[in-house]
Amino acid sequence: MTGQVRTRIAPSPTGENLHIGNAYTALINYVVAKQHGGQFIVRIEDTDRTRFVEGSEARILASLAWLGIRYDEGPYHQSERLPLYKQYADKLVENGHAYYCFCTAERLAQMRKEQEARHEPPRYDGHCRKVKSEKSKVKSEKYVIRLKVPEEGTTTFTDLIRGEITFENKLIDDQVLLKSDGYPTYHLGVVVDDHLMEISHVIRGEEWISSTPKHVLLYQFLGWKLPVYAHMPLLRNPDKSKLSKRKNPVWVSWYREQGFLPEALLNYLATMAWAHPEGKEIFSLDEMIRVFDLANVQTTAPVFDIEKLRWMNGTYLRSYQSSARLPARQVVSRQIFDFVHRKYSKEVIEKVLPLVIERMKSLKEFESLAGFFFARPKELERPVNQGLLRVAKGALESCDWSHEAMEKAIREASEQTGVKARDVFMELRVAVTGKTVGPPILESLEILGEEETIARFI
RNA sequence: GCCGCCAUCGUCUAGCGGCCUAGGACGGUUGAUUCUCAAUCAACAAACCGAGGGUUCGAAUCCCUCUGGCGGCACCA
Repeated sequence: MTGQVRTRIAPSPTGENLHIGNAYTALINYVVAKQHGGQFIVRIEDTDRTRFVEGSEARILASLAWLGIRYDEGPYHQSERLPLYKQYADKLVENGHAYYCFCTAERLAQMRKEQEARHEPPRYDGHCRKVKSEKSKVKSEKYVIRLKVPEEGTTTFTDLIRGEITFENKLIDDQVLLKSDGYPTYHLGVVVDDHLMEISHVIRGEEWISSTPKHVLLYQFLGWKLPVYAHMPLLRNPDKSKLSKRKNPVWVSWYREQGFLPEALLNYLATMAWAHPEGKEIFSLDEMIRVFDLANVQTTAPVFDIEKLRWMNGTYLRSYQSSARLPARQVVSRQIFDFVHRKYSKEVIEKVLPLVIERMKSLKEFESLAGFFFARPKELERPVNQGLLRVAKGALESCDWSHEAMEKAIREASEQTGVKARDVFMELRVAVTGKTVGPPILESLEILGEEETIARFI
């Protein structure tokens, strides 16, 4: 490969947070840059003032940071680079590859209505392309600059994961490049910035395929070298439509709030449209950087399956725990501690963790599973059978407060009373935790302590 | 409507002309384990490779047509 590999993501600050689809392309861009020792750049495409959302950028960057995707440059802002786009738009007009357009919004709307009535594809009719626009008009009237797409021929580009893609020029619209408010459209913005920022690989969503010929034309007209294009398949809803917030949680912040680990999210995203060459399901970012190959990305758009993500998240949680290294437990404890906003003691969390971690698929589930350690249940899931509970009470009265001793005592007492030990365990569980499901009850009692346990027997 | 992309178990995928009576993972089912639930371990069900034509001694793998799905067609990105 010649030259430096430089990739980028170009989110626009128009949403609540980082979209999971953006996180996906960010991951791929990041991995491609890193595996070639290149740079990964963040560029904020804030050229649509009407859709601008306050605070969006900060939240996007925060989510990126949470994921652990660090950028080498940026964030750049297109809104701070306006003169640049104007300069190149003017140059295109001079070269005869673009033209001023003074059409009003009303005329354009009318035009589209008529086209629709005639069952024609909606596109600019070339009104201002035909008339020679006087320079003076540019000073006094509002105008946009449009790309003058050749009437003949075709435009072809090579997509790294899809091969050659060709479009007929006569079907390409005379795209607006510079809006009347002086801001560039996406099309001018990306091309100018990708060139100026020396982006070598443009890796983005499939949704951009049909506008790529416009970009290719722009590169040609400006005399610039084309980047490598790779259009990733779109993540989809279970109904196969493009992933949307109406049908699926799409904000990265949501996954964080639900207790997903960034490593697990990234790992799961990595398996979308790509598979580890050895068939591994669980692998780290570093490993992905080592073995990933853009050319092996699938072209089929995958459905985002949150159930598999949950499984993966649980696997990550447990892998921390089962790893022999002592700090592992502390890592998860710390995450839970932070996740519950530090309202529970870290020491207790650490003690309780081994009992609940293999029952957790997310950090969030810690509370429903282990909440009873920190507060008495407000109500019981069902009434306690006092007769059975009495067996437990009796057994526990003069008993070492270790789960082994308690188990022995309860089993003996049950046998003497002629009841099933398992039923006694269950009543004990309900009485103390309020629930019929939870971590091993005796080990829980050991941590909870004799005093607190007895107090819950009332 | 026009243009483009895509098509292997419910889902994520392996497969890149013979190793495929199509493999793995999630999910599902059954069993083992067990104080509940998990975890773990076993096993099972699940795609005739969208359909139809070719090419070839041989196709999930190459070609064509159709069908279906998705995406795009803004002074939004």
